[in-house]
Amino acid sequence: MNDGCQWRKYGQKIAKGNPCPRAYYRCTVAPSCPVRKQVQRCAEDMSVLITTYEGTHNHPLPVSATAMASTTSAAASMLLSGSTSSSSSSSRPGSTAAITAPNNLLMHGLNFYLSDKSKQIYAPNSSSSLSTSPLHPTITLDLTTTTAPSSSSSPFSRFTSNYPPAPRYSSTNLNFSSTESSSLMSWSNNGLLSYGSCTQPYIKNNQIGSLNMGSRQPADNIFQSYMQKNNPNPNLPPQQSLPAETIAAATKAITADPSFQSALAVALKSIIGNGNGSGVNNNQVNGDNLGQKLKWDEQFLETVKGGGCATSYLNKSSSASSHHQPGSLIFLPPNSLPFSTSKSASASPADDREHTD
DNA sequence: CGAATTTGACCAGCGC
DNA sequence: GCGCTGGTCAAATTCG
Repeated sequence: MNDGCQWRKYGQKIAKGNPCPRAYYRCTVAPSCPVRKQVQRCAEDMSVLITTYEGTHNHPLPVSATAMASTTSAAASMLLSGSTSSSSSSSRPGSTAAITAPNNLLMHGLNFYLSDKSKQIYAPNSSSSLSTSPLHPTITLDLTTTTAPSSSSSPFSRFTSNYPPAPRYSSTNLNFSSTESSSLMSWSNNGLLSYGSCTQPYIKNNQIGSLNMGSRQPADNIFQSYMQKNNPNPNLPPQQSLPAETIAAATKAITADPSFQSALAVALKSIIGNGNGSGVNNNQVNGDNLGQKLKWDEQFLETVKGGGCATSYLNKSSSASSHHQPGSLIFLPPNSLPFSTSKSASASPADDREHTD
């Protein structure tokens, strides 16, 4: 797959829980470029390629790679930015995480790439989360930070449900792709979330998506480009200076985009269907469903442990109404397939996807 | 023949 | 402390 960069394979390993070997690549565009990527097929669906990127290019990216990075970041932003249900939004300079999709988008779908060794999400007292609820699907990424990280030996920390109270930074790598057939999410063992699917590349008409957590600025730019491409309502003014509205608009765009929507829907359905999603459709974290949410939590943890791809639905207890668990990433299940931010207040696909703000 | 890939060995982190 | 696992190294092999 050509993602715009040059890669040199330096290793291959069979990961536990996945018969397919995981390949390790290094960026060779620049001799000292620290960027690496892992490519692995999904055990559940061999057609699924999961690519995970680590690090930041210390050299100018090729045009093609840059373009892809932009487009991926755009979708990512749309999916994840905005919601500040808890204590998010205090992204400090230098402590934000940018999901830059360096390059991998030509593969089989979208690739969300969050953070790297130099731009890490510090979430000691906050949470990074994705969530969707039946009524108000939300994707929350809490990137607040309380302490500066010391140079750490491990560039990535994991998303765990029991995030240690001790100050830690967390970073994530989202690999988010969706297609018509199957999809999956996975956390690699160093905290990289991969959400991938393939068989039929969802990418069409440049409608590639990528998450951009934390850093608003790139998101805004990307939003703009995305909106220019896909905004059904060209009359809308540029959203550049209004992050919140930008997010809302972007979310709107996503939810209004049938392609993206259906792709996501199928992807999530696939996940839910393959996993133990049966019966777990109450996403409200009002206490009643805490048990089930915990159940989800367990699945999530297992997935994290496994490190491979997982078809079981991933979920974590909501940081919004119950415990605020720093560093957690939340995918609330079923029902609400289209992601949206709490700010933009879009609704489920079946309902009013055009629900306005 | 040089570059890229393969693949077994080695190392570090983590859980028991 | 030991074993397991993931990630990296580097010699061997393959490819253009």
